[in-house]
Amino acid sequence: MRKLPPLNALRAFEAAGRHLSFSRAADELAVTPGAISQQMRILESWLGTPLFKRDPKGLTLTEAGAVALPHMREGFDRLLTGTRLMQSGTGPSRITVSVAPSFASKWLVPRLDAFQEKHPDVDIYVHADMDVVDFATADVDVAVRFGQGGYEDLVSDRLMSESIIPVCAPSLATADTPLDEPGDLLRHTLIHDDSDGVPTWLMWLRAAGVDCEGVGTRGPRFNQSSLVIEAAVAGKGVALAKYALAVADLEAARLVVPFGHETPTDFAYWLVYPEAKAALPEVKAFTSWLKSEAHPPQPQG
Amino acid sequence: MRKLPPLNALRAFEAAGRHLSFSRAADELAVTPGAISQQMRILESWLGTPLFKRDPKGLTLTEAGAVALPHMREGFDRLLTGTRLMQSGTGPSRITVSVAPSFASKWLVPRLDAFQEKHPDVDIYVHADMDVVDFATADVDVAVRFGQGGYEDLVSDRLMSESIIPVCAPSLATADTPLDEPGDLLRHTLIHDDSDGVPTWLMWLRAAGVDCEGVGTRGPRFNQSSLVIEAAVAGKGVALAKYALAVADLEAARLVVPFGHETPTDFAYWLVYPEAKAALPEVKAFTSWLKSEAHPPQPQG
DNA sequence: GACTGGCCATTAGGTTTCCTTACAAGGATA
DNA sequence: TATCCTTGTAAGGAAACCTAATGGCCAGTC
Repeated sequence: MRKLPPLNALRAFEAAGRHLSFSRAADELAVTPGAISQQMRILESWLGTPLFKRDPKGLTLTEAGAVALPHMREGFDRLLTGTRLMQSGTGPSRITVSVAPSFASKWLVPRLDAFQEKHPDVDIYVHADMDVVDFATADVDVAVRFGQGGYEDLVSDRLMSESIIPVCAPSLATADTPLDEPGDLLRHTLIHDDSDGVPTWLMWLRAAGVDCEGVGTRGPRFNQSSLVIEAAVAGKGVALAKYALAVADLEAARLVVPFGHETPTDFAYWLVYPEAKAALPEVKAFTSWLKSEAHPPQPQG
Repeated sequence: MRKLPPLNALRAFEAAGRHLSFSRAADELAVTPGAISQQMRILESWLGTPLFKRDPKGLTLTEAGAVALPHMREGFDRLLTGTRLMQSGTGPSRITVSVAPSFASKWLVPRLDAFQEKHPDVDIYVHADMDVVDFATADVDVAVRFGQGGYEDLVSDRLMSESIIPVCAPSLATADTPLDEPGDLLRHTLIHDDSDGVPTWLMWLRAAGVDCEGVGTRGPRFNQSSLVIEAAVAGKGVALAKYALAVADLEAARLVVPFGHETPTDFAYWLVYPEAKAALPEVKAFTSWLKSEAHPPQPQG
């Protein structure tokens, strides 16, 4: 027979195992830690096996618990999807998207209007965070990740490649300080991007054959690509920008490419989401829209 | 937030939707129909959407219910798998296998000893039924199906092909009534197999160029291949047998092939099971053993 | 056409489950 | 050592859940 333990106990286990903490699980489920403790005692005695090792240092899963946890997660994920499917049609639906702040401000947000227009019934929550979201713990439906692919246990679609290109404000180059060749960079302020996937100016200059001893590291530094681009727009110097993030400012002529070409990178933008979410209509709508934005069917000249 | 309706209500919905009957769902969950009715009312009001159409003729799912049901099934399946994983190690485990009766008696059961020897901790329940088992309703872990593949929503592995061959008891051919060529069949009793995937004697005789007007349909008929083979073993006549089912009796010299060759069929034996079951150690053990039995690594001469 | 059986809906009432409160014990940190 | 944080336990109360009983509806059947 389909014999399941008390379902609330399973849900408590899933939360406790995920957080490795009864207290945080209790928070998530809006009950007291004692309730979780009792549920775990019930579940463990129902099973006849301990699920947690209560070390003084903290909670760890036993082998039985560790093996089962992913299946519980997956199971509750499916139930959640089923529930949301039942609800769709009754009121507006919502989708939570996790992206890096730079990608949000420079790529996603400027396009969201188009999505809203196409799907007025779907609300988008943009969850912009520097940390890579963990689908197991966060309440996120889909994410865009910048990296080299290979995301386990997730559906992943390659959205677009990224390449690197020097950019600056149109007004930056003057008769006194031109920007006609890489060597001219030595007489300009360089803006540095410390985020992942961007080569340093030092590397770029060396590859361009410019002797930059003691010069290539000077200038303002940012840990977010969007700040780098905005600094460049503001005329603060020349930046090595991610093309996909800078393209809007380039098209609007707020930025220009003084010389050089795009340098391709190994990194790309990936659209990822858990398998269990794939069936939600709002996820379908968003992902297909996102892919069509990333691969425009008719590239404009 | 991960907001789920009362879990027992979801489980009741899953059962009621699967059976399309509150009463049968109540049976399955060992409660009264009234309890199911209440749970459904609670769930529907929680969602704000009806899930069933209560027609006088019977229960049907609304669109919302129909769309969500498979996800609920899948979800509870995963929870069940997780639960069984937690339990493994505590006491013997069990696996339920659904097969056709003929396959059970002529192929699977004779080999089960070997499995038991290899995995003494796993009990096998053989569920032999002429009807194709529905994983959605039956409590079955894996099944072997005879057909042409294309089983939806299931993991399916091709076990082995099937071919057809004439067989009879070694003593059947005598000096008076020899069995040296197809034409000799006209002076023998023909045993007919009405089960799927077996050509009729009429078709076989015609293909062999034997004029069999009014002869090809005489003789005993069985709806199960194992009965056909046993009738042949008992010397009741010549049968068109499924090779995979007859091979043991051929090797034991209880049957012989008077003439002719195997005729390949479009049908094969497929090992199928729901994705959610794939992680269970007993399922892994059984499926890999079954595959190794079906494709012997070192065919013996 | 009334009878019967099967099905679902509804209500009231009781039982079980579940949660909270409160306290205890055990590190970790300062 | 004192405080904070954790988990574990017990007792009481709240909430969820189930049963039992009843009624309506339809489909057979006599």
